[in-house]
Amino acid sequence: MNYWLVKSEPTSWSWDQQVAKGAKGEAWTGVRNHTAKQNLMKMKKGDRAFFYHSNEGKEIVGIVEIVREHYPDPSDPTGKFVCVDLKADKPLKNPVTLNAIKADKRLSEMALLKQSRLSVQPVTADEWKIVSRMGGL
DNA sequence: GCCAACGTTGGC
DNA sequence: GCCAACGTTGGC
Repeated sequence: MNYWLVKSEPTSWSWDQQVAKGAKGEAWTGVRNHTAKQNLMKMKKGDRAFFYHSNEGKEIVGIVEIVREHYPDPSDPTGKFVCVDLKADKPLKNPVTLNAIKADKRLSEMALLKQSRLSVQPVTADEWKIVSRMGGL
């Protein structure tokens, strides 16, 4: 199983909206960046991803599960980009803020810090464990 | 194919 | 609101 991190501005798509979609999940569309696309294409059904609120909050608020692997993004008229379906798995008891991640030396290599603009990022198994623990899971 | 101009993202 | 990072566009 691989681990990921997806980012969204809560004003356009929030964790609460994701939760409201329930077990069926929702398409994660709108990725228009090739690096992010590569990551979407590596996602497998059953993989988990942190759900990060950028801009407002700047914290990891929950965990989502990939329920459908990549397929053409219906919101992309050129047909070049892909999306996956994600469903909310569980919320973090304590959201993990960007500041908390920066403060932990073990997390200094996270893509979130190194490539802050990348909207779909890989997370290592170690990073996953550390952040999950910080989040109270 | 290079590179300057420009737009967008996202932290501060 | 500013600015750094970085991707994209378009002229040459």
